[in-house]
Amino acid sequence: MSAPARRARRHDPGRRDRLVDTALDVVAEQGVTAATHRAIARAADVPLGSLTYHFASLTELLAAAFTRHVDTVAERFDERMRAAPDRAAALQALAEHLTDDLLGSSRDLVLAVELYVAAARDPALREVTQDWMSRSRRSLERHLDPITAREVDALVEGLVLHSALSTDPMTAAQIHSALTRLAG
Amino acid sequence: MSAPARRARRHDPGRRDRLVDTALDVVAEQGVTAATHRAIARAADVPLGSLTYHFASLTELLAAAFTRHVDTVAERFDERMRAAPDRAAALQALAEHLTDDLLGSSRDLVLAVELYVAAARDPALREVTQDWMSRSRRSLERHLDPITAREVDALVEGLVLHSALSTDPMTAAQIHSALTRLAG
DNA sequence: CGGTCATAGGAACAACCGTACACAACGATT
DNA sequence: AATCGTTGTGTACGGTTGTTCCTATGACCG
Repeated sequence: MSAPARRARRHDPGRRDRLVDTALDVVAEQGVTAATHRAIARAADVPLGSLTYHFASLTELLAAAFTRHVDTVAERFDERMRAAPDRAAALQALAEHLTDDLLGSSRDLVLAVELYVAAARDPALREVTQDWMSRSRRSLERHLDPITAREVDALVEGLVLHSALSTDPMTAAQIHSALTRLAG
Repeated sequence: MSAPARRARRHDPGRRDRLVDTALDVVAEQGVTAATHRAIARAADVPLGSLTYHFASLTELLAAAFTRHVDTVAERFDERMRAAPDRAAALQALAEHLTDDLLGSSRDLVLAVELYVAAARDPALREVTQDWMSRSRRSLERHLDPITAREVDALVEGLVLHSALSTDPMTAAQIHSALTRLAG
């Protein structure tokens, strides 16, 4: 009998960080309702007690995970907006951001919807969505007036949800056409 | 000691219907994650076993509830579209439908988002959202070309989600302006 | 009027959950 | 080397869940 995958991992610095990443993976792969202490612990290969040691509650862990995700996506998007020289280029970049980053990778699409789900239920997570929406709008306002930015933001949100729930998602061309029609 | 709310309700025809309505109430008031067998049974004042007798699973009950709700909202909306004489009137009616029926009544707004949530998690419920989206689009196509109808549909979905999660929702005027800008 | 069967009722079960907590093991500081 | 405080671990608890199952009831039909 060989030892069953001995885990001799006392002193694991950066475990907290790794737990946040693993939590995000579990949410992306199995949905936020399946993201339990035990599921995350299993995925990260750490004992159950480790989660409550590093995070006061499950909500706190999920909030940290979603915050990290929103940070990276928002930063990536703002980079695109900063790089765009004018309004037309910004719309083009937005369309690319949507098709590449959101609709292209099913992971980011799933995470976006799961965040909606989690936020609808948990007030603590609603802060994260608020932050996400305001950052997204601020990025758009680099090239659009505030009113248009808000409308575009809503349209984008609808496109994401639409893509997640519909069987035949819109094509990149259709998305670009819709955006220019609204804000072109 | 008075009898503790005696329940002498043997033979209760239409109970199945009443359960569907009650389930919808529970979802609207406490969210879909709180819509458990026990919560619905308590709200309908029926024993727990009655739920599994009338519905093979909780999902089946929720699907019936959401289907009923979608039916009434879709019918109400199509009525508005049928009544509109031209495209401009249709957009106006759509804006009114949004502000009155969806954003005005918090109940319908909550139910819409809860349906998104439930559908994101449960494939069986995704059929209901598909049905909802296709009916909504068909109503729009009474006055809009298919492409525009689809874009408007996505925008509407985004506006709903936006209103549900944001702290300062858009006004009726802003909504109407966004719609005419996209489809006017 | 008696039998039958769909409906009503309530208790029980097994699975799972978040969290608490007591204890073990280590690093750093004396 | 002894101590102390931080970090890691495993188990247990109390509660909730969906679902099953057995029994009781009463409306309908012959």
